[in-house]
Amino acid sequence: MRLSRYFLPLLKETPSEAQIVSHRLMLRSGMLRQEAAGIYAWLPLGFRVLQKIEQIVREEMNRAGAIERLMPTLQPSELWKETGRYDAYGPEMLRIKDRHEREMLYGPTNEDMITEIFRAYVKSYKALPMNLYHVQWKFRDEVRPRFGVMRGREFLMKDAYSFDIDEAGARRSYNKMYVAYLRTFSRMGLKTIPMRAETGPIGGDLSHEFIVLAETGESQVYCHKDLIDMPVPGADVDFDSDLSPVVQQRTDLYAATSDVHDEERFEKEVPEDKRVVARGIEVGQVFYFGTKYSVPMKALVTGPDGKDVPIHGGSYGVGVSRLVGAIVEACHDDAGIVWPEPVAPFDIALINLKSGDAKTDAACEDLYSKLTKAGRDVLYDDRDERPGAKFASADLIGLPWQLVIGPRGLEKGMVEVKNRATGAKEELSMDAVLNRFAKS
RNA sequence: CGGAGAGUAGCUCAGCCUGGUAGAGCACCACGUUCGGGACGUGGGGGCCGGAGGUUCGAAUCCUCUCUCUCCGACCA
Repeated sequence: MRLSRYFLPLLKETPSEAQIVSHRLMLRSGMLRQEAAGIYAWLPLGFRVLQKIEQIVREEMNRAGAIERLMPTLQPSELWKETGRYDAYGPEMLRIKDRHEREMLYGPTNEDMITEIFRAYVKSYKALPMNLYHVQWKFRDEVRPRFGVMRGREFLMKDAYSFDIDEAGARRSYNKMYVAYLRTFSRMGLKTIPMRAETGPIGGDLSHEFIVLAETGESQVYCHKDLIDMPVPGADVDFDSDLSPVVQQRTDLYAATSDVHDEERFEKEVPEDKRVVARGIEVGQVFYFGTKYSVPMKALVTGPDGKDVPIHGGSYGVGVSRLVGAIVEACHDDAGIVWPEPVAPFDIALINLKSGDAKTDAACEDLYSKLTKAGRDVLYDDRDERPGAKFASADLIGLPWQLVIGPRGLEKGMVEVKNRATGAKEELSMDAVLNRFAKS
């Protein structure tokens, strides 16, 4: 993509409404525009990141055996009345009337609807276990939206729902999602720690929040230090095997959010030099809620003994749009964002230091087309700007690699290659650059 | 929902106290000079001063109401 033809409104100054660093950087790098409190338009650069994150989530869900489909954003109120949640949810739920005065709502979550779909079609224990997910916009009318996309009212969430014949099966499903989440966040360059958590309005008695440690995190968290760098299962993990050792290795160590924190236990179970008290951002949560929805909604399957039993359910959320903010929060420096490669909006920033100079332009065009053909997403800064401005923009946008081409280097036939994360620079020939960056 | 603050150009803000032709920097357009870490000159475009009432000869400025946004707290993926 040529920067001169792209839609990338970079800001030199910080918009005054942005208080935390991720929000500031997302606005400055032209990823995002606020349209109302907690409601954002995703500009091209931000949308690319959002889609990359969504795709990683999708791949890991599929790997764990979950099945994607899509439910609507608007839901009829009847379902929610059936589970009693229409009254329980409160003003956080956006309620709407259609032209026929029918009560509708913009879904804050989808347990009720998925249970309705499930019960309409699935009648036998033989279809279980089943896990259905989608990635869809949600709306929760927060009293106080803040922190940019980390606490918007409208947000993109991946929500999965598992169905099992009994509690033992449900716990196996829970463990699958637990492991899938470890992998998902790790692939995005994040270190997450699963922590015991309250179950909230979703209900249930077993829940973990996946927390990214960050100074600007919303909640106070307490955990054992060894959890931070615990290795994550590889892509070859067998989701049909018994995953409980992976889960237990973590649940054996103390980790809790402030809601369920027990200071006495913390001090008793964790040696003083291993105690971590920090702030954290929640990027995902897993719940087991048993028969909370299947009983009132009569989501029954026939068991091997011919008797109908309510299914045991779980739900599993990942804040896709929140993750964009969380990643920026975790990955930035004074100059701007430092994207982890898997979620970077482009792979490479190609910087033309002297746009308008025939030789420099030709060298840039040549490299740009070759890298693009080699499967790389290149953002080519061909603007008529001074070098300083281009370097500053590149650092702000934070693509993993910067290829710098100017008259001085070209005399020697060299390209400067800079790693955004480490700041390391080296001079390579054109061929060496192609070898290095052509996608295998 | 309690407390605090802010709405003036795309962005950051001055002007308001003490009423009298709407400003600066950045950004944008044109021309020229520049060009290896956010250049400079000249000229130009862009605003119902959040909205509605009121006071006044006259309101961005004073008064009343309202809407929106932000921050702290309580609540939440």
